[in-house]
Amino acid sequence: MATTMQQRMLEAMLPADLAAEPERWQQRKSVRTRIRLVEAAIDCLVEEGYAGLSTQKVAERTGASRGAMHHHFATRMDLAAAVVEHVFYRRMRGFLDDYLGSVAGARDEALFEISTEAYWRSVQTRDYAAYVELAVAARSDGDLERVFLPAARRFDAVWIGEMIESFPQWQARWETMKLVNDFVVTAHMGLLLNLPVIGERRAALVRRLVARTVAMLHAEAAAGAFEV
Amino acid sequence: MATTMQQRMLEAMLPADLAAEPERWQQRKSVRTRIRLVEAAIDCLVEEGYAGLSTQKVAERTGASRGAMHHHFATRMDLAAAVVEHVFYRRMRGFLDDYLGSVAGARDEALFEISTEAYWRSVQTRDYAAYVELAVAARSDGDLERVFLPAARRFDAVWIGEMIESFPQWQARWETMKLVNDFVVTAHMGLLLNLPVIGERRAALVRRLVARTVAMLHAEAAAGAFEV
DNA sequence: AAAGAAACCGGCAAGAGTGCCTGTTTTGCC
DNA sequence: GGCAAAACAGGCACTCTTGCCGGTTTCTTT
Repeated sequence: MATTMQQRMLEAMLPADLAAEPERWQQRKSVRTRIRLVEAAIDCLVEEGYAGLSTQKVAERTGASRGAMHHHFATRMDLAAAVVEHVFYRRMRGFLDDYLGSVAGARDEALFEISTEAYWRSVQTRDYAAYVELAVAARSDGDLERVFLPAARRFDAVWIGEMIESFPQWQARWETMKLVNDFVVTAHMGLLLNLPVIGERRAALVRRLVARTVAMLHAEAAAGAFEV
Repeated sequence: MATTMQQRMLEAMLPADLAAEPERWQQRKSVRTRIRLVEAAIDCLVEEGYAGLSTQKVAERTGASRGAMHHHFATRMDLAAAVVEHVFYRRMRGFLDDYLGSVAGARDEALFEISTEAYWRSVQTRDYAAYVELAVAARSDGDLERVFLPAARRFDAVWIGEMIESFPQWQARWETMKLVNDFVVTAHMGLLLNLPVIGERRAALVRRLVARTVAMLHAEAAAGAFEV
């Protein structure tokens, strides 16, 4: 059941690259180098920002030639688009791996707290750093935005949809669940970006406040589930 | 009293450019073009991101020559540093202007809500967009980070310090005040960046939740002021 | 095995950006 | 009026990146 959920969510976010595992060796090799290129691109993105994501550096990093790079991704934006797909997929996979491990056998009441902590961990990953870079770059780059926003909305839709599907017993509290989710997502993104300024200590206090707010909403929803 | 606070805060964040108003016409003209260049640079930053902040485009935008540009800012990073200073100053000024206008004659209980709303407005400005761009770019650009972080910390220190200075009657609740401040700052930054994905409606719900949390903390602190 | 396709290589021209440098104009001081 | 200094103009050389293209190697198919 849990694995089914994971499978469904991952499949919904699967990049076109990884859709079909081909049997021909040539194509398989092609897929492998494509993935290597995208991985290197993510490294570039994290280390040097969206501006540093150049086809040249990515090719150099993987040891591939510029020709091979251009064969797989004709333009820089093609590469960026592939990176967007992969980053969302990897974020989903990373979170699910961590979350499903820590949630095993937890009580209903602890669920929100466990989820929140898992989410905070996910925010501190390399994949999330890449995601932030893309999200911000998309604000001032129309071409990137046209690739990024649909992917982000799909991620959101899969996330919310699966959340609803997975907890049918909370039907009356779905709106609250969605709100809690949005709240945690936004608060943690802001927290990550402000971390260098406010420092670990204050960040931990804010994180505790976020957890308290989530708990408060959860308690409220549990009490008033039939009044809404 | 209120104007004194405003003056103190602004003075503490005043860029070196604007420190002294010179009487010589030549220097005054120099300051004016410097400011014009920085303003154009902020436009670049907002419209095209940190990567699009080039000395060339900025010079072109103001009608100045590349020589003039180079005279005022020898390197791109010199320009970026000036932009950092100005952006923080402008953010401070913009918020104070708005806030001091809306807070006039408000009751203590309404203060947090008014502040929160003023802060959300400030987050939606052009200056804040520039700030976000710098904050994210500083994550992957060491040179920029060395300019940005100290300025950000100074902004934070001035903010917190003045908050404490302005509300001596809340001495026992200072820690809570600081927490509330950090919470509002982080939550709203995350909210802004997630706005394109979650949309206005959900963002408004999150915003209401933030306000509720702030109110809750305020009520708590008011009740247990002497227990802490 | 031979043709065709797919993956891969590396060079070319064009464009943008940077830092530096030499002049030219405008202003300030005596 | 004249000299020094500051503000401003624009050229030069260099680097980096992009997109494209002709050629080569490595499968795949028949």
